[in-house]
Amino acid sequence: MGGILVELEAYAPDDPASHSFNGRTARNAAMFGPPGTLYVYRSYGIHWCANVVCGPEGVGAAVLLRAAKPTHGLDEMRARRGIDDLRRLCAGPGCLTQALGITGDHDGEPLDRLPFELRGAGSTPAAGVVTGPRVGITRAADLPWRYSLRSSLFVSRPRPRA
DNA sequence: GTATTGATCTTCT
DNA sequence: GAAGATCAATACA
Repeated sequence: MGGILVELEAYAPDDPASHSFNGRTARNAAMFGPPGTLYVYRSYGIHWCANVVCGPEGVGAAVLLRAAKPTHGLDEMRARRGIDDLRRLCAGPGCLTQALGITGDHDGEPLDRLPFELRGAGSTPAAGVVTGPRVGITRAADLPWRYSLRSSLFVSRPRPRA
């Protein structure tokens, strides 16, 4: 199963909102791995959230996967999520991981080999990307490090207007 | 349609 | 002992 990522958030090592801000711990160890590593953590004790390490190894920079447009394995994802609405299937970090079947077991796994496959969208126009404040954080909330496709109906939080 | 609240666990104070 | 990169159900306009 899979989809087109339509919403992301950036987290840097010198960013107070980032898990890597206070240094390496048992939980965020994967965040300091080589680029392309999957970093999975438990959120609010209930959900799993997936990140892709994107900085050099040992730095602690990653991108949070927030939402996607489902394209493959729809029935499988619907079964896992328990809902039919395509728009909400992957609308949010916790939803996305649940739909894709990502759990803490995948923490630290490389994304450049099976069972994962990560590809560039290729034709996505830069003009279609809109930035804004990140969601659900209290520190450094003013940084416009949330990136989403403007025209997509599949983004999570506030419905970006037009 | 928007606003509010419960569920539930890991980490840090 | 409190807070947190959340979701979904319930309450209200």
